[in-house]
Amino acid sequence: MKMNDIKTLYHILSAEFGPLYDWWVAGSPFERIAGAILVQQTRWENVDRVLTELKNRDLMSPGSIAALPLEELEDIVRPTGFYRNKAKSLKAVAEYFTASPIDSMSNKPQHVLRKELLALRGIGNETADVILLYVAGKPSFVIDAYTKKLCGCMGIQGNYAELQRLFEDALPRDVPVYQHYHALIVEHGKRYCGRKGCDSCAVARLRKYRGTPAFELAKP
DNA sequence: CTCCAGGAGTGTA
DNA sequence: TACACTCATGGA
Repeated sequence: MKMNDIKTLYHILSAEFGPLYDWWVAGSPFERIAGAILVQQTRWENVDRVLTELKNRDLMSPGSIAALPLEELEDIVRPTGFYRNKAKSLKAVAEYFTASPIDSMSNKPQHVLRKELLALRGIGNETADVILLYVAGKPSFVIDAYTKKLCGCMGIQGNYAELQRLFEDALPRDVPVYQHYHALIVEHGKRYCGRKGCDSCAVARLRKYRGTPAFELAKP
């Protein structure tokens, strides 16, 4: 049963990595949004430099980025790779949040907000869900590369929407739970999903639990 | 030198 | 719908 595997994996990862409170430190909501875009297909260490540089130049706000010439933004964003794409994306997102403030996201229905985010340049499924979950506080489970890899190890295949529905069906519809699980998957992935293969991958441990009743998740 | 990281957009069948 | 290709820097 796929749903049992999803639940069991959460407990296995929880036991190994702990609660991971505030694993994503950011100085402001917009800093998280910027980080969500810059981290695409890149290591976080590179993103951190750019975020620091933006703050040093006092540019960490939608208005500042929107007003910044594209060429200057490209120059700042360069260390994260794909700098032409990311500069354009960051600018589009900054313009969007200049027109409709970040705080106003909580007033919109989740599916409406998701659609608006997806319409922006450089925001696909994953980045939209990251912003929904970590900035807007909406219960939208994030499916990233590590999650897909992990699902593959468990023999679960499917496109983005299918995997997302699987996780959301298996878990209580709760923002902290979604954030925690995503954080656990990332921490596990950085450790075990590297080029060395998945010898000590959590899925190897998961197999021992198969056939036993699923863990019951604590009510939030 | 080679490989690839917490993706997304575009073009093709 | 489902892939292949492209974008690019920095670290191991």
